[in-house]
Amino acid sequence: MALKYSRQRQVIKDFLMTRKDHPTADVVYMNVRHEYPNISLGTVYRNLSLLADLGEIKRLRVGDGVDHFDADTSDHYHFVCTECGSVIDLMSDGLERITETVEAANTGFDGEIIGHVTYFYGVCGDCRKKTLS
Amino acid sequence: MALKYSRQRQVIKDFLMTRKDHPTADVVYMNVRHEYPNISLGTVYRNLSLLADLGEIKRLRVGDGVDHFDADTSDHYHFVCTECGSVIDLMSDGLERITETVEAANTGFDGEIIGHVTYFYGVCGDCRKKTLS
DNA sequence: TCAAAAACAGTAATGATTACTATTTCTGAA
DNA sequence: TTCAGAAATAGTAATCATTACTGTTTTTGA
Repeated sequence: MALKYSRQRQVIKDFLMTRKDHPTADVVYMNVRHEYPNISLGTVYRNLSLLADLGEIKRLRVGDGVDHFDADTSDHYHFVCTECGSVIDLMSDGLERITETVEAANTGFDGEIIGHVTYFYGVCGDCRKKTLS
Repeated sequence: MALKYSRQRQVIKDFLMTRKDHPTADVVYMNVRHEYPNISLGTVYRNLSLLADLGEIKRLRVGDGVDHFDADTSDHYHFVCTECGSVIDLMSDGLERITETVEAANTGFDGEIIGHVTYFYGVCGDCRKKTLS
């Protein structure tokens, strides 16, 4: 009896699937409380980590010191706005060979490269517009 | 009178330049204390941040929740061992066009991509050897 | 030499995350 | 259906990296 059903975990995952903006644990907590008023913040953290370990969601670390979560587990990259901190999906493919490229170039490296983490940063469309005022 | 000389800052930078293993603030603190016994941890943090802002060193965020620092400011990538956490330089070039590739592929994206962060992960040579025992 | 700005040491505060504990909820077998 | 043990929870305390604060010391240009 390894994993048991829990209503809280279901609600957390359901909420995450409605969002495409990669919320943090705290944002998940705030929102899930609306329909599950006495859920605990610890429960949100535990289940987000569990879901990430199960591969049902992805944990994003984009350098702002806070973990973001993404229910879209397909291979894609993210853009982080340095002004407002928003995390946006990038559509680009053509980067799926990054790891292979590095492995080929590092013939002297004796470790085993399993994968890579990449995110892009800059100014998002909304913040660019605000700068013009 | 914007920036003043400080012995502590010099010692911190000198120490960092002797290392190629990307130490954390705490490791810098522990080592610098040997020759500067009553330096403060806050001073180490403040100066590492200042040096990073000045572009004299680089701050590395490799997803382990702790900032690492690198006195080598040349463009290069890093490998993080998932077993022991060590951070190792990768020699590979051929990746300097990552950002351009993404920009070209994201014609619909209205933000401005300034740069990217990439690090590789896997098992380092030392940890691979240990696994064989 | 000297005064203002900058930096410091030491300590307190912050903020995200994890750990702990007594209670509640699941679930498979009787 | 009942029930016991495992898993999960709510609530709270603890952890850990980092930043903020404050009175003192250093640096530096006039």
